[in-house]
Amino acid sequence: MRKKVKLAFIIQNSSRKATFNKRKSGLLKMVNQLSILCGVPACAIIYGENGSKPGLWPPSPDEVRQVISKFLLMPAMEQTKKMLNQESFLRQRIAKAEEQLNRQRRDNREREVTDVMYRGLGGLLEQGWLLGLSMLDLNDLGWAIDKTLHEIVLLKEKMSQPKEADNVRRMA
Amino acid sequence: MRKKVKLAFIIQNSSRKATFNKRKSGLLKMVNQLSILCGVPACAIIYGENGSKPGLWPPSPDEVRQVISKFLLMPAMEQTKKMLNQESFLRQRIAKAEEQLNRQRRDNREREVTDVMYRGLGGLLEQGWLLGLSMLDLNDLGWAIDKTLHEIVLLKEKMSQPKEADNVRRMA
DNA sequence: CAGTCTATGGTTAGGAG
DNA sequence: TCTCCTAACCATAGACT
Repeated sequence: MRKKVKLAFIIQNSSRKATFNKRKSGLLKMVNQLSILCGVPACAIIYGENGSKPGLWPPSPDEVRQVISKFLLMPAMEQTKKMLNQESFLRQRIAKAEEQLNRQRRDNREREVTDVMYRGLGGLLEQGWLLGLSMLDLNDLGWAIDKTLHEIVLLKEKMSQPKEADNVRRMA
Repeated sequence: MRKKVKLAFIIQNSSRKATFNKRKSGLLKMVNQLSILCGVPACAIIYGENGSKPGLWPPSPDEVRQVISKFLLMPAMEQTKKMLNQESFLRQRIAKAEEQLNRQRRDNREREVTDVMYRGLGGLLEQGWLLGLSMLDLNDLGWAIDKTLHEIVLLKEKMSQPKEADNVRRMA
């Protein structure tokens, strides 16, 4: 009676949407269960439904961000071992620069905070605003990430397909 | 015969690990299916097994990163609408600062690149190294994210529990 | 469409090797 | 510990409202 579900894009719009909703909720439920049963951090992000908010587990975006940052952080540790000396050296220089930038970033943030305080906008300082600030910073962070990723792609393309004559001349 | 699986942390180590492995693979499989059947972007990150690499879907970390950056990017758009004017204003100033920092960051990156090129390390420039560079930058990015998140937490704590006398005096 | 129902296929707990 | 097995449970495709 029930078909054996061919693993391929469901063409019929209505049944695809139905399947999507059913499976999405089922999936998030199972992530939930796995995380509880085994006590491990886990997250899932599922898009769909015309660019509206993605289905998430855990429900709170902030907790998702936590797992994400852990994920983004991890390979840094693991791969540092595998690096060639020259790359490692280069990496250190880059990291040092990033550190400077971070310091500057923090300074800016603190300047903003004291700025607002001194202007007497004390009312905003009750919890609500603090939460808001974290959200804003996190959003800016997300924006910065995407921008940087884009830059890397551009840089990569630029370097992997240089104008041949130019390239040969410089290499010589 | 089979128990009804109480939804709680499994205390017995061996069976927890067994359950973890089974459910992890099942879960990733289902993310796969959902993504194919409904043609939507999706990702899952599952930790466990003593800090080794997390279980992922899609299998390639880069594709995971793609979904993640999409996720991090999204709320920035949505929430800008909802913002109060003051917050929006503050956000613009912060964004501007971030832009400066990003510019400086890009400059540093390019300086590193040309530096290496001019030192004649041409051999590393063949694809392999370029890929490596992207990874490094992404890793630095992850590190920066975590650091920033940490800073935000510290800042938040610092402001929500100030020394009372100090606080009162400044507010007056 | 959005729910509800239910037979079925798929996932998995528990046990054995 | 891992893999294989199988009974049992659970998620869900399809039909109906």
